Amino acid sequence: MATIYQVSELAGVSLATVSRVMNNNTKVSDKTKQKVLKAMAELGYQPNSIAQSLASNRSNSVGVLVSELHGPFFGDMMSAIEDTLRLEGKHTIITSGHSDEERERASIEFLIGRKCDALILHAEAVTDEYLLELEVRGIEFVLINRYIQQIENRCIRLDNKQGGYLATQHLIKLGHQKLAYISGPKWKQDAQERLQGHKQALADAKIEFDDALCFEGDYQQSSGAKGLDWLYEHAPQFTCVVCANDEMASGVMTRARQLGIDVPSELSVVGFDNIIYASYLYPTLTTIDYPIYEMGKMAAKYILKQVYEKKNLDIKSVFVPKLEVRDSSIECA
Amino acid sequence: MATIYQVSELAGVSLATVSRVMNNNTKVSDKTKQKVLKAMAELGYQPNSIAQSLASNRSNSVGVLVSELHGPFFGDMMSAIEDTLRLEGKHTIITSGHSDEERERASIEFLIGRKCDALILHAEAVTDEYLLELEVRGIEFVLINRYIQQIENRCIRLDNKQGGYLATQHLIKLGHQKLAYISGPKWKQDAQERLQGHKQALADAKIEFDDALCFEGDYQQSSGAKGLDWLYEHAPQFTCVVCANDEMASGVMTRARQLGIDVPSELSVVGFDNIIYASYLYPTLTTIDYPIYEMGKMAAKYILKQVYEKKNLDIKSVFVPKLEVRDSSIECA
DNA sequence: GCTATAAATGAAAGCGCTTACATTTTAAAT
DNA sequence: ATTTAAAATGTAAGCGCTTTCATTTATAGC
Repeated sequence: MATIYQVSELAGVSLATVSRVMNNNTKVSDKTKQKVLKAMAELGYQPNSIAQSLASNRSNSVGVLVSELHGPFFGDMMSAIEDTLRLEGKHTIITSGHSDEERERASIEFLIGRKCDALILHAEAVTDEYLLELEVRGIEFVLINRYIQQIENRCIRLDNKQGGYLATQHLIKLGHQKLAYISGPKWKQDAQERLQGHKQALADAKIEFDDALCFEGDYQQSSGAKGLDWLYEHAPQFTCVVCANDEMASGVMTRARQLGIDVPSELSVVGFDNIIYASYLYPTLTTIDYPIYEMGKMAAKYILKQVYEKKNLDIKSVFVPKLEVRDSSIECA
Repeated sequence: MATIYQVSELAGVSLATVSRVMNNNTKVSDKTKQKVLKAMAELGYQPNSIAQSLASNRSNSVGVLVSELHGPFFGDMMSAIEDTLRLEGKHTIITSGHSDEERERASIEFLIGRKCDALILHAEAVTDEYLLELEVRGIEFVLINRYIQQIENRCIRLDNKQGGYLATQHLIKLGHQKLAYISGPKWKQDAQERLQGHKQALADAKIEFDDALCFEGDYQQSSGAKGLDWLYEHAPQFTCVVCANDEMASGVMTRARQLGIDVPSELSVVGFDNIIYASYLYPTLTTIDYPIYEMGKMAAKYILKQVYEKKNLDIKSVFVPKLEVRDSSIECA
């Protein structure tokens, strides 16, 4: 592998000059620039990015933390980030935290150790204090789907409460009066917010919230099934169920079928996230659209603007969810 | 951020000694080792991995190329690789190639430029020659789901032909005589092999292969629907369809429902891959299990063994697909 | 043509580590 | 105690770049 030294030799200039044409930040006369370019081409020169990083204290890579590497939600998020960053020649290092405090922290520290210029974090388990500490340490980062007031400009988020509201309101408008709810893990911020939205919608419609109609799931498919069973045990009269994500909604539909309950004629189901599979299910799932691709892109743009000094990028931090009506929800019989 | 120099000063030893205890490859007396460890702890020292890489010519990171960052198949593959590598303190840099020759090549070169110690590639579009050239260049790599005879030990793969065979044989055993097939893009090796297996199973059962019963899709959900339409146009009498992946099978089922055709009583459907959503569909999808998680893990192990000199790892390169019978396929009426 | 200034280039000091080689310390053997 | 070999530690030269500062070269004004 050719080094900058060989290029400089072949071109008959100094190292510094070669470096200058590579980074073209300083003026270099056209004539020498051509010489250098020619030499580089001739040698098939590729700068050593490790050396560049060490010398410049810039790694040109941004670290990403997701909960899981699989799953449609994080897949879209990663795609969005990588697509956006790649266009600017930045690299993406992805790690997963598995919604576990210890592992999230380890992943973040790893990314910092790798000298990422910035981090994009979908951090669920780590404390606010830790995140605030990161800022104190001078780490550049942006949060996806998490809100911390003190650093709210670093938070790219969806109005989850509004989403929960929309889902529930939709069913109420269809005439449902007994609504069951399957929540995400209550320690997760988004799960709380979605549930709040649900409660708000009930309140606005003068329907009383009933604990027996609310099950706490874990956002996994299987807990949709578990939740439905639990609900039928505790409160058999509901006519619909709103789920805090699509996976659980899918679990509900599957379980309902096993129980011989028809969706939607006997039970309306609404999800949340609008993952790609929501439209492949039968019946197709009414859900709340989570523009995760757009949000991932925005997070990347935030970094490009703040860290890599790209100007002219408009940053928007709060995204609005939209109701996506499909076949799984109909008027109350 | 503390550097090795400050540690050495605090501990009252030389740089070299500090480096030695970090890498503990050379003997260091217990006493000094303790001193150094203490100093490191006191300073909260974290080695600068960039500097380490530059000096040792080892980045401790392995590059991964997938077709897409999203999608259940690649998600599982990435998870497997990251899980395995992380345990050994190695890092994973993930890029996507979008099944496009140019982009795959760019991604691979990027990873090489990033000084990855090794590459794990799910390369579909790039030529055999290019891959062989990589070996000549001295790049360490392993291929997933691709077979090139000259470097077969570097190929972690599924017996796709056997998979195609099993799927088709399953339907034949159920009494089906008119079998439609929806293939993946024929330029992809796995698509070819799966189709070969299908043909072989037909031949073994003395059923003639019919071009009018074979549609070339693109592995996307939508081409399942397109394929079914095309098939009904060209050869209306078939009783089942085997699809080269689950996404297309899902598309087929959805379209069948729209057309008022019942699955499985009027049309049996079989997929391939056993992605997680296969069991969420209605009816649940009979498919061929692709042990991608195991294969991803194996690819990572291969690298650990070859590049990072971990011994005692058994490498297996060909995996055997298994038939997973569910509700979408039944006896021919 | 000569000076003053700006533009282009070069020299060299790092960036924070690893590692070959040299030196010192320790332990073993006599 | 003395010699000798082995073990532990230190010295210093890189790894391939970037960047500051000094130097040289070109440009303009008179």
